[in-house]
Amino acid sequence: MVQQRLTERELRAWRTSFQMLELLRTRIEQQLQADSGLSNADYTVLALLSEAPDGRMRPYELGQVAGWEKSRMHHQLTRMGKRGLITREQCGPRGVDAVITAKGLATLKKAVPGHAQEIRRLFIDPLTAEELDEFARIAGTILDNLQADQPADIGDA
Amino acid sequence: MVQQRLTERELRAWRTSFQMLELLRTRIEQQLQADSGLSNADYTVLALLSEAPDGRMRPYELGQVAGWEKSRMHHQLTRMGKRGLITREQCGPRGVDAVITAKGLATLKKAVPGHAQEIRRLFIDPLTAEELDEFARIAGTILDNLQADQPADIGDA
DNA sequence: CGTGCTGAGTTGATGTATCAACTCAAGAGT
DNA sequence: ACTCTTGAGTTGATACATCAACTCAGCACG
Repeated sequence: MVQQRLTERELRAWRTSFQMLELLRTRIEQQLQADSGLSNADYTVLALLSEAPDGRMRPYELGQVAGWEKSRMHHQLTRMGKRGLITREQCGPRGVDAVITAKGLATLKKAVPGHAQEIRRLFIDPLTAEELDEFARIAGTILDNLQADQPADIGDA
Repeated sequence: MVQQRLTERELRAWRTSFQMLELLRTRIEQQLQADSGLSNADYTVLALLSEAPDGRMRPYELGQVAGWEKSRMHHQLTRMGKRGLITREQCGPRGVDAVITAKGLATLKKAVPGHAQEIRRLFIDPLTAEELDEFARIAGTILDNLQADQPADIGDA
């Protein structure tokens, strides 16, 4: 045994949580890929754009909401642009907007039901309503703590 | 708003949990990379090998414990082999063992304290003991459900 | 015997994530 | 006016993840 700083209980809590996340993420992504050809990253961007006024947002704004660093967002937008899911449009002197295309919106709309169903099946249904709320509450505590910690690249607007 | 199948409460629970786990994963990995040059994947393999008798395991066994598919494990072992963290040794007619090297063990031992400290700082300390237990319990419920669902590639031995 | 199946392992292609380094416009302060 | 800094955006290198397709020993069954 190499771990000396975490108790058995803490280590198990961490490993269980970590493995759960990894597996859940993988499953969600597989369903999404298989049914609609979208990755989790694609879906996140499309969902955020579809919720924005006029279906357009600045890349750095997207990055802040999604919690991504700028180069990740840039590469992602480039790949999505090649597939016709979004376009980049000039907006102002040195401003660029990421804009969801009709194809992007159609792809998203087609993907939503299956995605929601998979989230329900894998994440929501196995829990009681109380457990779900409790889990989300604790996750929120950890998330707040993380975001308050070292914003690294993604400063708050 | 595009989501029609999940309630507002469910959607928020999902997004909070997902983003928290992603951010936590990223932070843990950054600390690990910066302090010891290891990725989460490297650390997982080294930790599992270090806990195995003689520091050796079959790749498919590693894959089962870690919950990885075989090609992911293969590529990972190849990369780690190039860096001298592990070696592959013939064992039996068609059997290969992944074996942790002295360098791999030393790297792991050097990485453990900082890694444990970061897990404590970001995941354990912000919660009460009761919250941590509750979180781990619920994560376990979801994980069990996932593993019972569609084992896909990683069948049980 | 031989035909076909299974499962560990391998390979290459493609997509995704991260880091460092860079450009360049806009503002700040002198 | 001039330099300095900041921050959005871009780029390329590298590492990591996923999928499909393949090899090949061992085994089952007929």
